[in-house]
Amino acid sequence: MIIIKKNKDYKSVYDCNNSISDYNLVIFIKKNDYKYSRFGFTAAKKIKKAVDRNLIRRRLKEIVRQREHKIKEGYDIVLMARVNAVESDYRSLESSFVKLMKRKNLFKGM
RNA sequence: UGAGUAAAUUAUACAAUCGCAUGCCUAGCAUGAGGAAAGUCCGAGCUCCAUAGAGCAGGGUGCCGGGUAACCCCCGGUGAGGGUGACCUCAAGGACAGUGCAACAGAAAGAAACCGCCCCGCACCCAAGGUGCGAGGUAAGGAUGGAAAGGUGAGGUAAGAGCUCACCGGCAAUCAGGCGACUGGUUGGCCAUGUAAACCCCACCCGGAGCAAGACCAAAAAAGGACCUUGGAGUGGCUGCUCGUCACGGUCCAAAUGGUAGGUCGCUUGAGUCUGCCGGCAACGGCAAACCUAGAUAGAUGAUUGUUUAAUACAGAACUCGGCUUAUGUAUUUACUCACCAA
RNA sequence: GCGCUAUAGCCAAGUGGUAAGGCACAGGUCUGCAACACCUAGAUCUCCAGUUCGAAUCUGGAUGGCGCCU
Repeated sequence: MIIIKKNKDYKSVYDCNNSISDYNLVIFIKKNDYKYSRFGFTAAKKIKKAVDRNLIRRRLKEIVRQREHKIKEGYDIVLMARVNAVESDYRSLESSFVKLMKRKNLFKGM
């Protein structure tokens, strides 16, 4: 799994204006020129506690890791946690992610 | 049995699979967040600024003794306050060095006569006596206030008053005990409020910035002209001012007013942890032996399943330590106090 | 890592003794009805302790908000 590191890259993904959201998550998507997809995980300071931010980021990483082979190549994908994600458990985050990715048609063979 | 006081332990266990970070004898092993990692409220190490300097200003600490690298910390005492008690709390030097403040109320807020009380003189009323005016004495009583000039009781007096006496409180001298804060006794005179977390006085302490400190490697950028100045001035660093010191020549014109921002070190062996013995009431110290226990750089700990009564609260390392403060679940232990009951 | 700040809905003054003022809002007077003007009302001075006779003010702690260094 390749993780987006530069602030500039995050900015360029946000500026693409291609996003989709639900109660837990916002997903930003941009096509890149590589033969692989890159992922970014963010939890803003709006979520006050450091423990909660870390936990959500780790859960999102785990969700992506388990489905990495199913996702189409050539995209920059940023997962942003909303404030409501604090109260959500792993299962609901997982279902949110799957639902949103399906809607954007980013899974292989669908 | 009930109520309470003080202290201590415990903190996502164990197993399996997948995944992440670091290390290595490199392909599978080992290790992998906290008691507060937090707040940044104190104190240090470390780095750079001068080998960290002088004076003033400014800030901090403030009963005594001890501990410590150091401390607004800790331990043990003293005094004061609270609690029936176990025990708990306290920024606790100085108000005869000086200055200020004490609103409102009250006669008066530092030395006071408003009412009252008492005596004397004069006038009036029929007398005892009363009323009015004048001159004094008086801090016992009243009213105000947080505070009214030591408190309570007795004697004393025209009425009163430390005026006298007893006890208590305070002050001074002296003796004894204690390293000391202070405690106890004796004697004396009879005493001018509170506030210093108001200015201040006294004693002691304090240079500044902070790992985004700082060091190294690689890459990029740096070009010109004119005038002034030679030992004084200016700019910048050293919190403020004065000195001192270090670095840089300065001003104007023209051009530009942007880009890059990667790697290595600092970075974890340290006032370290743990066990035993010794010293000390204790904080803590000494000796011996064993151990190595996160080190990332967009930032590593998550997911699933099983077991047990349960796996839950507060909460996530970012240079490192010693404290303080604040947040917090469950279960348990020890010592002690009070009340009631029974023997 | 280092700082600043909190007073009514908003902007705010306040050097220990009754918490000024303006805007807004509400009620009243005025008017045929409004506006203007005038009068009135509205405060846990962010919270918890301490010092003091007395605290928005002084001291300690907590909470919220904002800023700076790359």
